Amino acid sequence: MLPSTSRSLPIVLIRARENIMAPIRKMLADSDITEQQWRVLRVLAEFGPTDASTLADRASLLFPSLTRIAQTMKTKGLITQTADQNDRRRQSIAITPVGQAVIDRHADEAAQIVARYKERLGGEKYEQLLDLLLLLDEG
Amino acid sequence: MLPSTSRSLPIVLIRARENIMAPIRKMLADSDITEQQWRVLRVLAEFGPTDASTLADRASLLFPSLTRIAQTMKTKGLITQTADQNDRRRQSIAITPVGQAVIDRHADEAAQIVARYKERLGGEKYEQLLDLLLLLDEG
DNA sequence: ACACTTTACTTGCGATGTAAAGTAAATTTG
DNA sequence: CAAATTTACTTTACATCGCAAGTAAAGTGT
Repeated sequence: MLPSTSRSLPIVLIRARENIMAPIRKMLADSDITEQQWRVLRVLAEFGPTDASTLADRASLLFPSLTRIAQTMKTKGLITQTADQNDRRRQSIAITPVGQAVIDRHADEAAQIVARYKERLGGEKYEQLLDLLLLLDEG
Repeated sequence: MLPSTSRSLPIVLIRARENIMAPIRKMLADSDITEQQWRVLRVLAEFGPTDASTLADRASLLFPSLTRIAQTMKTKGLITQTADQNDRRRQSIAITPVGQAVIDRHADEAAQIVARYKERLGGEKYEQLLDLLLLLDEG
């Protein structure tokens, strides 16, 4: 039998995500950045220049989405895209100083937003939650 | 400081959801139903006729999305929409036998898909995960 | 070399997400 | 009771999602 929608894992996952992202999206709107563009910047800032496939995977974006998002971000000057010398199919994507500035401008506030949830749950439960979610991402 | 993207709560939430929804979307494609339409049917089957606002809330859909989705579903004969007698702004939305048939046709398989994740985590951890996620949905 | 397959990425399409503006019915206010 | 406000829902606009099909470069086999 199907569980009540109030305890349906997919629905509860959506709600949780929506709650957390709402304030973050609001914050990013100040810089005209979408949450997906933010993820791309975060990954590039953390890992350095990355090829498109790996980037899509790390930013949890579908490939077609990344293609279009990257075009927009390139236009905005947030990233650069350069063809690999050895494999001309492959694109290396890197963050620009402008992109890094966006990260720097919002890093503190973003961290605070997440910290509020960490406090609400308590640090231990928060880590527990992360671990459980990561478990769902392994089969 | 920002956490590594691999332990970023929003990103991990997306990934978890994506993992769970992928097989469900695949299943629903057989009946030409999207995951959002499935949620609407689920809520209507559980709660009976519901006004649009409440329905959007329970199905975790934004209002504009629900408007469009309801139009599509009405055309498909999955739901009916009737104006409230006392308040003509308000729409009461109800599931049809055709819609109920979709639920019946996929209920078992949907339950099995979720059950796989329940087994993977263990029943206790699974409930724990639901509880933690629900905690995020209260501030 | 040549055809075949794989890989990396792009494009197209229909549906949804998100924000903002619009409409119409109900309620409140003066 | 007329004007202002609120509520319930619709429409619009732009970006993204998810799937499927397409393109081009690299690799593989013969």
